[in-house]
Amino acid sequence: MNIGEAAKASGVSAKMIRYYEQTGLIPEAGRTASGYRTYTTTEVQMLRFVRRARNLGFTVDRIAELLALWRDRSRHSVDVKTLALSQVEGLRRKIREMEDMVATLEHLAHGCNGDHRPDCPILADLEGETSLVMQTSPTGAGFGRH
Amino acid sequence: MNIGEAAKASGVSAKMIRYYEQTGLIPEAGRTASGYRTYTTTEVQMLRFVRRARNLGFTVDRIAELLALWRDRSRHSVDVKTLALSQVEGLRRKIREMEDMVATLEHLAHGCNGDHRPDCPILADLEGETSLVMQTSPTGAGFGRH
DNA sequence: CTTGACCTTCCCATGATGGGAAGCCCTACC
DNA sequence: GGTAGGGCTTCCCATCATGGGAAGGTCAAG
Repeated sequence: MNIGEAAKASGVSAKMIRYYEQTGLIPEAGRTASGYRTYTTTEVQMLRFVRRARNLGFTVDRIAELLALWRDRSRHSVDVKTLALSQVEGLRRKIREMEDMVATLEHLAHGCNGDHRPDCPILADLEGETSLVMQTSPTGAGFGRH
Repeated sequence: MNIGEAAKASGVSAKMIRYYEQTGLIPEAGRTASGYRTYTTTEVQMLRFVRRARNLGFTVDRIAELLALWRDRSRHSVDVKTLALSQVEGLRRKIREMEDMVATLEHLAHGCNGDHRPDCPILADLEGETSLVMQTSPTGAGFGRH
């Protein structure tokens, strides 16, 4: 199977498959005589595994650990469970941060007339000496995936 | 005021102050004869504004819009409110995605013994033909601040 | 044997942030 | 006046996961 077909079958873009190989997340694929990468169904399965783990918010580093456990037939399921639950914790922490942001924004927006006049408590809060905006620790609940 | 003091007073690191200036988010600071950047209390106020908006999850691009409105004395408060509420929407979307992840992870973890044996429905789901893992659209609710 | 779709590698960009080097400047102290 | 230490300057590099695109080789169908 060529990389394009493997991409379609796994849901991982060809670009990312090469990247995962390059960074060592997945083993090097076989090559045809002319240099094309080839994929077996097992390798496609591994790629699907990676994609799903990404969809659960795991970082690539964490996925490397998951793959190691996946391959290890004498793994202890408690290790997998621990990874999953620590992922849950991380997600919960971010959710909480974002909920704080939402609460603050809604509170400020609620006090804003939202008309043609310039007066606005949102700007007033942002510019003022004191503010409702919390000091979020740098865990990164902000916007933007790239 | 030197950049270091401005950093302390605003909560924005000197590194980031230079970055914001370089990318045009904030105007170029004045300079002493020897090239040191100098900051007035007004400029520190602007930096604080930026930091707080970041803490509410706004991207730098959005903050540029907020700053423009802030400076515009004939702004319409509705424009500020709209920005705030669309930020709320974006945050809510991400929260929802992460909550889906949490739900899936908890469901899978719940079925996992978490003992010394290798059998684990979490791995089974990730590797299998079908899976509970949702196809998240690329809005980016995953982990990681960069 | 050409055409078009695929593959290869290589470089670049993203967004917000920090690390660190090389070198200049300023102040306090002796 | 000299020096030590801290602060400032610019410049380059790294992060993390992803995509864009160029230049060039390959393959299959017509």
